[in-house]
Amino acid sequence: MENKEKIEELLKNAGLSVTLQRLSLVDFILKADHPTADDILTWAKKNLAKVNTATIYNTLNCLENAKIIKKLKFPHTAHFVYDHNTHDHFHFLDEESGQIIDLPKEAVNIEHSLGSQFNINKVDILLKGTLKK
Amino acid sequence: MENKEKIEELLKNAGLSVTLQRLSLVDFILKADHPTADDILTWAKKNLAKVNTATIYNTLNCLENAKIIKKLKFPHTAHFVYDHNTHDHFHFLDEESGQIIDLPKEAVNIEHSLGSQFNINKVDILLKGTLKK
DNA sequence: ATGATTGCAAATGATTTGCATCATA
DNA sequence: TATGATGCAAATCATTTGCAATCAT
Repeated sequence: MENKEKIEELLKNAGLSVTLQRLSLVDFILKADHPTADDILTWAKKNLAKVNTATIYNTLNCLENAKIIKKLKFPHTAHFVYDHNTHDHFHFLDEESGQIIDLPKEAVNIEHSLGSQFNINKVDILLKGTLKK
Repeated sequence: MENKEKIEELLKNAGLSVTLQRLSLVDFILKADHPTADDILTWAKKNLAKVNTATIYNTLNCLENAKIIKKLKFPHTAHFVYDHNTHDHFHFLDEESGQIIDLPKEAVNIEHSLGSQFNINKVDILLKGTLKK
């Protein structure tokens, strides 16, 4: 774990106590690429001495409330995905590999011609396609 | 049920046999506004003489395979929503009422400045906000 | 020390399955 | 009549809960 201090910082700023489970989980999520709860569970059971399914879920919900991670759902799968990119951004789904790529907000421009009764607070965009090599 | 013939047509074209359950379900979905599986279940148990949970799910999956309805998932809820609008379109979520409104494709314009390695086949857009009265 | 966090087992809720029965084509 | 659809109960899967034990501050 390279950024232990940084993660401790994150947790403390959110008013959460620092535990081994939280350090490890956040570390994994920071390094992983949009893992699902199941990816996280699998990794945790393999790499942590003692972890319980319930603890993982509790911790994930806790981190989500603290806005350290984001819980996302995409249309193509029934499962939640956790994202450590807390900036406003969009996503690209590579339909071949299933990989999700973050797109900076600036890379996509959107305009609409909806009536003034539509008061828009947030835009979710998912582009789907393939990647040329 | 006003459009019995139309629904029979839909089913037959998809190679599905016409049953009372399917006629009723499709009729409800055509009239309903983005119902969830649970909305459909609740309605069915109340309005059809005999229906089973499993049958509803089987039928929904069946209709989805036949492309008569679409199964969608939105970020704000864990549940699937069924949509009978099979045209390509976008969605608006009224964050106050939870209501989902279809937006015609033409109402929203999107541009991106992604590299040419991104080969985009499909765009999912969800606008979230409130409706002024 | 005390309050928050964890582990455990059991509960929940949504959806799916296997199989016997029944209806549609 | 034969195939596919339905009903039923039980299974599965992901996630959550209650409670006692443990750890962080």
